[in-house]
Amino acid sequence: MSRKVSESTVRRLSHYLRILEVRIGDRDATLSSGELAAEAGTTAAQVRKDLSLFGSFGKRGLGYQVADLARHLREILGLEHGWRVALLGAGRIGSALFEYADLRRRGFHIVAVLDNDPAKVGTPWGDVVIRDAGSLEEVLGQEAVEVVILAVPAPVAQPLAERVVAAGIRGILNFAPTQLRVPAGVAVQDVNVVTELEALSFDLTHHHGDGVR
Amino acid sequence: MSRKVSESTVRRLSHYLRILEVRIGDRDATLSSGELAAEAGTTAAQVRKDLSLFGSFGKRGLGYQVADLARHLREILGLEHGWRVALLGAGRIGSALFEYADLRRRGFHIVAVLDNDPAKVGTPWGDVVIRDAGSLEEVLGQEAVEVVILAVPAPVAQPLAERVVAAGIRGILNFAPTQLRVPAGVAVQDVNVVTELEALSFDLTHHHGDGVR
DNA sequence: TTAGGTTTGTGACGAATTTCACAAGCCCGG
DNA sequence: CCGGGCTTGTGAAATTCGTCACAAACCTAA
Repeated sequence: MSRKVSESTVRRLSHYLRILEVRIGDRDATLSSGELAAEAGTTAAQVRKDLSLFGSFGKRGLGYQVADLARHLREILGLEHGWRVALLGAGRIGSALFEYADLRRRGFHIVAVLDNDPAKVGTPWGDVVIRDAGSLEEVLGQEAVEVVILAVPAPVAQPLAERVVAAGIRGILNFAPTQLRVPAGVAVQDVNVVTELEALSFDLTHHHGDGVR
Repeated sequence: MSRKVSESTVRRLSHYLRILEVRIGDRDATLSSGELAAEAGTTAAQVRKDLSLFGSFGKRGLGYQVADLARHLREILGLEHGWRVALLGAGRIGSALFEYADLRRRGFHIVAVLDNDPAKVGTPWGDVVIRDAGSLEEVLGQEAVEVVILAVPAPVAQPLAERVVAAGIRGILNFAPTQLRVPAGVAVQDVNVVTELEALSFDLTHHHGDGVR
């Protein structure tokens, strides 16, 4: 199961899952690739192609069973696992993320929050207490952290990332507007609001009106 | 200048610009496509291809002049313009965005904040006052808003988007985990942290270790 | 049991994007 | 003023990604 799967396919799988979970109330409801495609803003063929990379989850003539396909998608995306996440940076972004209930709901558990501001260290956030960035390695080990969210100012991001990687973490969600240098084997995903806005700006200035999505 | 430019190209252009702006101190420094590519995590050919879609900005044998190329990129992305932005939703995400100085620095000016919580309406945020969501159309007009940031709960997003579009807005940055339906001619960019984390989760479970970026 | 109406899974095709390779152009030193 | 050493800009090749079209499969109804 080590085929090459494109970034876009993974993004779509996540999207399919979100749609399925809305409908998961209807226990044994089924959904055709066409219906799923319509909701996701893509085509039926695309949906089937994406899924076919991982197996056959539907029944010909009938479609996909909602709960069943959702379970498969969660497994494909590695969500059954339940990830232990550390949040680095207790500023505005960190705070927003911490409050964002969907993360936990989707299996990403924030088990530690760190910051380098002495005024914040010791403050309880929900069921965790903000700890000092100095004890990073210790906390990552104690809490068996697997994924780190970097929500710190740009200049701090690279050195922090290096410590995180040295501590054995192999997945980083990066909110700092910096190109992180990490060794092979470490996965990085960037979230950059400015880039998204600039893409919007480009579309608007060039009248690439988008179409229904 | 109405060629078809891919989403990925636009994203890379934004990335190039961010790199250039770090180096803009050195007034007449030059940069080769290779150096820019190394910093951006792509290839020299890719950089040149991206730029060539819009013109010839370099000098053979020498490279690109930093300040000059940055200016061209800002123009291509439509950033000279200075966009007037309204923030819909004064929750955690809205607050984080409002504080995020890079937005203004890059030419996105938040000229209005709205929320439907009576407890928040009237509160001053910096130089603006939170206004009631009911007066959306009025505010968008008064403030000559061109782009809207949707930072509201998922169930509210679609109806709000419809009002926004009806009011003549053609660009939406959407933080709600919902597939917005908008008419052709309206550009939407989605920001979805859960999807990013799920992509990370996929990479980790399938050992698609990433490589240096 | 069989026929009819659907929908999947997938090979083949086509489009789009990235990589390759090189001629053209520019600077600098002598 | 001229030649050598780089680097751009860009057609062409290669690769990746999305679309099409259809046989195989399944359910239902009679």
